[in-house]
Amino acid sequence: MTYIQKERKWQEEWQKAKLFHSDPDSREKLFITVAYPYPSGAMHIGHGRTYTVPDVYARFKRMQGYNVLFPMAWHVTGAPVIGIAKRIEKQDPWTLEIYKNVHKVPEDELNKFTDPEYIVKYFSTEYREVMINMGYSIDWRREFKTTDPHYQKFIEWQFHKLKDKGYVGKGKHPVKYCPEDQNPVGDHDLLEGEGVAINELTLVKFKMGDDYLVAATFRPETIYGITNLWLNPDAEYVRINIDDENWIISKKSYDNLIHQKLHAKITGEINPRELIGKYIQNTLTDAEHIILPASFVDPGYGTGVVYSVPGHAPADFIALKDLKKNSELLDKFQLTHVIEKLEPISIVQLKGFGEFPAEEMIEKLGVKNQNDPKLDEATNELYKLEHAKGVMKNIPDFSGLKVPLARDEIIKKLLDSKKGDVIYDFAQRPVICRCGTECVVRILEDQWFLKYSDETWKELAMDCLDNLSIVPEEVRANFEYYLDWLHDWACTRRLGLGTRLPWDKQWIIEPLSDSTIYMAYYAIAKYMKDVDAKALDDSFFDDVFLDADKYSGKIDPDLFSDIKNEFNYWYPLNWRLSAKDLVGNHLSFHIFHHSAIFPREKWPQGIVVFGMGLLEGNKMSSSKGNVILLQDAIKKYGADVVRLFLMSSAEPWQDFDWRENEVKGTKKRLEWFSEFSKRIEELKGSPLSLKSYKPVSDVEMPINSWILNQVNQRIKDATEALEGFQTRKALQEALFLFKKDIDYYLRRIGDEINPEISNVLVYILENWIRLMSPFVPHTCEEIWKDIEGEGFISEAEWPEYDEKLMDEKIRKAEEIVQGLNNDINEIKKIIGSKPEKIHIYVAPDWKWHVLELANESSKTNVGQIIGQSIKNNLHNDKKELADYVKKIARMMTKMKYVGKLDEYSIIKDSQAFLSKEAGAEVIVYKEPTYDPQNKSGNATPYKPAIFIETD
RNA sequence: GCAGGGGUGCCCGAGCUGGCCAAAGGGGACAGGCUUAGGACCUGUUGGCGUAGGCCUCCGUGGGUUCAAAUCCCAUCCCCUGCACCA
Repeated sequence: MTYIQKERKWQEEWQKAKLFHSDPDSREKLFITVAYPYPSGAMHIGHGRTYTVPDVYARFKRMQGYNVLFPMAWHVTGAPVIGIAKRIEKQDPWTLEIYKNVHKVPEDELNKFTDPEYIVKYFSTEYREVMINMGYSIDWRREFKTTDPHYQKFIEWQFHKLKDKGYVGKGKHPVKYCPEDQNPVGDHDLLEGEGVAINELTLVKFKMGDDYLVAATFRPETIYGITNLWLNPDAEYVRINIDDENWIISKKSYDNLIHQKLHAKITGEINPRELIGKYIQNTLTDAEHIILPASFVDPGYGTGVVYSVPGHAPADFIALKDLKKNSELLDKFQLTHVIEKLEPISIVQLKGFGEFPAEEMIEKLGVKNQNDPKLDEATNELYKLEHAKGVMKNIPDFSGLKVPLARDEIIKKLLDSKKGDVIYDFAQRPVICRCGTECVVRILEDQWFLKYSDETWKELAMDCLDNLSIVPEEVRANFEYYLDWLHDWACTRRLGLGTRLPWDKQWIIEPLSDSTIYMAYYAIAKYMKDVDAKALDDSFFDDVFLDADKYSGKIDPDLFSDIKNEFNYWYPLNWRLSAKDLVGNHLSFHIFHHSAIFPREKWPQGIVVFGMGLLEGNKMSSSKGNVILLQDAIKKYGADVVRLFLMSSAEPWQDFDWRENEVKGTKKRLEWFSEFSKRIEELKGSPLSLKSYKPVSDVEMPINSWILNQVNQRIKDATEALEGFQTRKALQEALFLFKKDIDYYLRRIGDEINPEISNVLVYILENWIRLMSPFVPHTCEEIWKDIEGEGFISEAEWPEYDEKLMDEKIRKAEEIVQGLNNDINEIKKIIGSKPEKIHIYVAPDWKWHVLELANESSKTNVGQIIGQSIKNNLHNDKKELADYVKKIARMMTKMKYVGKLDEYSIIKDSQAFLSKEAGAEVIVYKEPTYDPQNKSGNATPYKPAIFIETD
C-alpha cells in the first residue's frame, strides 16, 4: 500500500468508528473553532496550516481526556463569487487562467462557473475532501453553509437582537464604486489603486449671477485668505442643475459627482475662457474675487474649480507668480492691470514662518513653477504643518483658533447656511476596477450600520477582551487598539449571497457581519436536518441561547431540550482561531457581538491568531499564481508530511515558509520515525508487542536512567508547548530533540541488548507514538496497530511525565561522559596523532569539598573560600588550593552545581563507549597512580582530567 | 502618518525573567564511516587562532547600566504587517 492509501484507510476507519462525532457527555468539554472558509478557490498549503493547528490541538486535548468539538462549515456569503461568475461568463482571460491553472478546475467544470452558487458548491465539496485527506478530526455532522435557511433564521434573530439593543443604525456612506458593475468594490476587486483612501472635500459655492461657481477644498478655513479663483482654460466646464441651483463645475468632475448627487443634471456647456476676468462673490466675506487661468488645475479632481489662497497654498502662490510673468496670457485675457493689485493675504500664524508660509515653502524646496513635481511636496508639507501647528489670525470670528477647530467650525457654518456642501474623492488616482472601468466615489443612501462606536457596546467588548486568553499575548495591544478605533460599520449590501436584513429586505447582510457568533450555531447544527426552518422563530433562539422568552413553536419538546442542552454543554467557546489580518475586523466583531448578545458566562475564552504563508520566501497569493495546492502537496508527500512540516517550521502566529528542500527533510525525518519500531525489532530480535511490555519503573543501567529522564523531560516540555499552541516548540521537543536523544542512546548502548534495554526501547517507542499522534496521526495509527496497541492511537492517552524518573544528577552524569568524549576528540584533533591509551583522572575529594563551600557562599569571594578551606583543613598544599579556587571562581558562574557525583563509577560504566568512540584504550583512575605528564591536577568536579598517550 | 511586530552564525530560526551562550533545532556545504557505486543512514566540522580540553572576536549601529549583556536602558538606522466596508 502506498502512504496515500494507508492514510485513506485510516481516514475511513476513523469515520466508520465515528471517532470525531462529539456529543455531550460527562467529560469536561473543549470547543475549538477556526474561521470557516470562503470557498471561492482551491485550498492551498496556507489554508493547510490554518486548519491543521486546531486539528493538532483538538487531537491533543482528546488524548488528554477532553470531549473535544472541532466543527466546520462554509462561509458562502458575499459578493466575490458573483464577480467571478460574471467574469467567467464574459470569458475574462485573467480569471479563466487563474481558475484553470492555479485552482486547477477541469474545463467541463469551469463551464458551470457562470453560476455563483455552483462555484461555492464546487469548492466546498473539494475543501471537504481535502480536509478529510488531511486527516482532520472534524465532526462533519455539523457542517452547514451560511445560505442555509436555518442559518439565515439564526442571522435574522441575531440582527433583531442587535437592533433591539440599539446597536444598528442608518445613514449615508461613501464607498468606492464601479459604474460599470454598478456595485461597490473592495481593494481585492481593483486592478489599480489598492488601498487608496477616500477623502472628504468641502464644496464652497461662489455666487456669480444666477449661477454658483463651486470650488472644492481640503482647507475651508482658508476661505478668508482668498484672492481669486482658478479655472483651467483648456478644460471643459458645464452648468448643472442640482436642487434648484445652478452649479458650474468641470465636465470631468461631473462624472464623479453624479454618483454623490444623484439628481444633478447637465443643463449646458460653459466655456471657461469666457469666465476668466469675471468676478464672483466670497461666500463668507462678501468680497469680490476675480477668476484667473491656471494650468495646474486638474479638471478631474474635486470640481475642477479651485479657489486661490496664495498666502498659505504653495500652488496658488506660484500660479499667481507664473501668471504675473506671463504677459502673453495676461494680454489675451486683459488682466495686466488687475493682477498687479493681487497680493497674498495672511490668515494663519505658523511658528517658524513669517507672513506667507506658502512663499517660504516654495523657496525652501526650490519649486520653479506650477508644473514642477516638487510642488506636491510643498503643498503636503505645509498642509501638515498648518494643520498641526497653525493658529488662525486676522479674521473675524475665528482668530486665535487652532486650524482643525476653525476648519470644523467653518464647515459647519457653510453647511448650515447652505453656502457649502460636501463631496468625496479618492486620495489618489487612478482607481481602476478589474473590469477596466475607472471607479468613482458613490454615496450609499439608507445604509445600515452596526454602531461599534456606541460607548456602552465598546465597554462590553473591552470587558470581554480583558477576560480573554490571547495567543500570542503580544497581539492583545492590537485588539485594544482596534476595539477602541472601530466606528460604525456598514453592515448591508445590495449585491451578493447572504441573508436579507429582516426589516428592510432590499438589503443583504454583509459577510463579516453574519459570521460573528456562528460558533454557537455549530452546537445546534447537527439537529437542523430534522427541523423545519419555519419552526425557528426568534423565541426558539432566545430560549436556546439565552434561556429566555420560552419557545412557542412546533419542535418536539424532547428534541428542543436536547438542542438547548447541547448548546449549554459546548458554550462558551474555548478557542477561536483566525488569521492576523482579521484582528481588526472579524475577530473584533466576534468579541463585540458576543458581548452584546450573550450573557457574560457565554463569552469567548480564547483567541489564537495566525501568521501568513510564504512560498520559497515569497508571499503566497492565489491571484498571483504563487501557491501550492494542498491536494498536490498531499499527493506528493502524504498528509502527515505536510502536517508535520506546517506544524514544525514556524509557530502558528509566525509566517511559515514552504521550502521544498525542508519539506523533503521533514519527509525523511518522518520515515525515520515510522521505521523506528522495525529497528527496535531488529535490535531485540523479536516482534514488538505492547501486550508483553512491562511499564518502566526502576532501571539498573545508568544510561537507561538517563534516557528515561530525557523522555520524561521531552514529554513535559512538549505538553507545555502544546497547551500554548506552540506546535513548533512541541515538535522540537517531541520529534527533533527526542530523536537526537534516541540517536545518542542507541550509540551509547552499542550492540548490547538485554531485557532491560529492550523494555526501555519499547517504553520510548510507546511514548513517542503518543506524543507524535496529534501531528502525524496516520503514521501513528499504523505503528500503533503494528505493535498491537489497543484501539486507535487517536483515542489513546496522552503521556504524562513522571517526576520520579527525572533527576538533574542523572543528566549531569551523562554530561560528564559527553564532555569527556568531546574533549578527547578535541585534543585528538589538536595533537594530530593517533592515541594509544587515554588516561582519565577524576577530581579528588578535597576539590569537591571546596566546590561545595564555594557553592554555599552567595558571592564568589576567592579569599574567603581559601580561608575557609584552610580552616576546615581541606587541603594541605596552599598554592594548589589557591589556584584551584581561582579556577572554580571563574567556573561557578558558568555551571550549575547539582551535588557530588561518583565520577569514577560513571566513567567506569561508560568506559567501553568512550573507548569505542576514541578508538583507543581508556583507563580510569581513582588515584593518579600513572601520570607521567602531571595532567591529573587539571581534574575538577564534573570535568575529569585527560592524558592522551600516543605512540 | 498612526498602530503592532522584528533585525541572531551560509540560509531559516530558538534564546531575550542577565551568568552552564560561540549561542538549540532544521536546511545547505564539507569531511569520515557504511556501501560494488549512488541514495539512504550514522558521526564529525561549518567565526578566528591554537601540537592538550584553551584563548580571542561575535547576536543591525552607537552609547550606557552591571563583577557579568544577544538578553536591561537610551539613541539611531533598516525591514515587515494592518489601517475597513473586503473574504
